[in-house]
Amino acid sequence: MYQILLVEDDPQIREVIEDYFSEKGKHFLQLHLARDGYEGLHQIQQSKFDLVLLDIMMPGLDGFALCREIRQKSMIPIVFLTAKNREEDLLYGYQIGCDDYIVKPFSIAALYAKVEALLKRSNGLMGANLLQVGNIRLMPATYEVTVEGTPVLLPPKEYALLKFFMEHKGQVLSRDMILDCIWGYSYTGTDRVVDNHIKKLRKALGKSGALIKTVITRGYRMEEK
Amino acid sequence: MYQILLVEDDPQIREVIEDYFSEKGKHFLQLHLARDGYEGLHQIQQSKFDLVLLDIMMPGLDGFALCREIRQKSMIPIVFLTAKNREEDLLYGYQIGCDDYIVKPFSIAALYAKVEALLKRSNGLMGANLLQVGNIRLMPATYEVTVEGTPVLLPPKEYALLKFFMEHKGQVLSRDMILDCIWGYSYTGTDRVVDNHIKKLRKALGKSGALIKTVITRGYRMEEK
DNA sequence: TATCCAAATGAAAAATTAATCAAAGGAATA
DNA sequence: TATTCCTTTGATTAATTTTTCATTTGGATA
Repeated sequence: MYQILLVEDDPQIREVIEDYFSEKGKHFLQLHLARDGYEGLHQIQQSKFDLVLLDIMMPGLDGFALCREIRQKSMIPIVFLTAKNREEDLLYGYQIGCDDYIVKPFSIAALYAKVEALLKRSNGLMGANLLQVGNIRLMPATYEVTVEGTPVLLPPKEYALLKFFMEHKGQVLSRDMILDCIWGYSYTGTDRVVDNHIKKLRKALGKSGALIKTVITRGYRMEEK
Repeated sequence: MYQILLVEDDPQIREVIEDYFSEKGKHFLQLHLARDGYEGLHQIQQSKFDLVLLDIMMPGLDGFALCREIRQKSMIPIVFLTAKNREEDLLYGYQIGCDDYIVKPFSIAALYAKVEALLKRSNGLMGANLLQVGNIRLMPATYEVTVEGTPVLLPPKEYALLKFFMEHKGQVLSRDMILDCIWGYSYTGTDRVVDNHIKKLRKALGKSGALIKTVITRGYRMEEK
C-alpha cells in the first residue's frame, strides 16, 4: 500500500483529490492530508511516504521550501501542484529536484495517472532509496554500484562523484559546483582533479560512462535517459 | 546592485564567502560583513539590505535573536547558515520567518545559487528566467536552448549572443554594442567576429535563424514575434 | 536601369582555449 | 610497510574563436 502525502491549503482541492484517490486507489494507495507546509513537514518527519503532492503557494512554509527540506534527505517523488502556468516557478522547481508538476485547474484523472506512473516507476527503485540512470544503479545505503547488473567497485571520490551526478541527472554541473559539493569549499587545488576523476569514472562505468557528457566551458552533465 | 549582509563569526567562512561572492556577483551584488549579531544589528539599522545571511550560532546575539529583531520591521529575505543537521533549529527558524537555510559545511556555489534565486524571486524578476522568441526558448538557469521543443547545444559565444538578442528583441543592436556587451571593452579584434557568430547561430537555429535580421550598416535585430 | 561602392556573407585556415589522458609523486589507509 | 587512492603536471587531442579573403548582396547615384 503506497503512502501518499498531499500538502494543500485549499480545502476544496483537498476534498476533491481525497474523494477521487480513495475511490480509485483504494486497493493501491492511501492518501494523507496536510493543510500547510509546516503540517506537511511534521508528517514527513513522523512517517514514511512514497510520494508527495505539494502545492506551491501556501502561507508560511511554501511548496518550494518544503521540497528543499525533503530533498535534504530523501529522493521520494514530488509532484508540484501549481496555480497558473508559471513556467519560471516550475523551472525553479526542477532545479531543486521536483519530479513532475501539474497545473491548476487540473483534471483529477490526469493527476491520478501521473501519480500512478510515478509510483510504478519508482517502485522498488527510488522508493527503496536507489538511484538509477540508464543501466547504472547506485544503492546509497550499501555503497553498491552496478552496471548492467554487474557490480562495480568504486573508490570513494568516484563514488561520491557518480552519486552527485545521478542525484542531479540532466543538469549541467560546473567544476566549481562539483568541487564545492564533493571536495568541500576549503579545497584549494586545481580543478583538473575533476577531469581526472571523470575520466576514471567513465572508464569504470564501461559503455555507460558515455552517459556523462562534457559541456564545454560549463562542466559535465549526466544524460537523463 | 543588491546589498547583502553576512553575519558570521568564523573569519574563515566570512572570507570564503566574500571571495566567492565578490568574484561571481561583482556586477550584481555587494557583500557587507558583520562579525557578530550586535554588529549585524547595527548595520541593519544603518543601511538598507536586500538579503541577510545569518549564522545561527554566534556569541552574544545569535542568529535567531537577530532574525526576530529584523522581522519586527522588515520582510527582507533571510537565509540561515547552520552547522549540522539540526532540524529542530531549522523548524524554529522557519517559524520566526527565515526564508531558507543552508547546512554547513555547504557548497559556496549552492549558497550563491540560493541567494541569486531568492533575490530574483523577491524582486518579481523570476519571469526573466525564461526567454522566448518565436519558438526559440532559452533557460538561463540551465543554459538550455530549445527550438520547436528540440534541444540545441550552443557553444558559449553563440549562447551568449542568442541570449543578448533575446533580451533585446526588436532592438537594432550594432556590432559595437554587441562587442562591448559580449566580448567586453577590452576586446580589440575586428568586428567580423560578430558576423561569423551570427552566421553560425542562424545555422544552429535552423528555420528560426531567420528571426535574426540584418539591418545593413546598423547591425542586427531579432524579430519580436 | 546600370554601375559602383560599401557592407554582409560564407568557407576555411590559423590561433586560441579547453578537455583528455597518462604518468608519477604524495597522502591516506589498511 | 604495502597498497590504494588522490592530486599535480604536462603533453596530446579536441573544440571553439578569430582572422582572412573571395564572393555576394544592398543601396546610392548617374
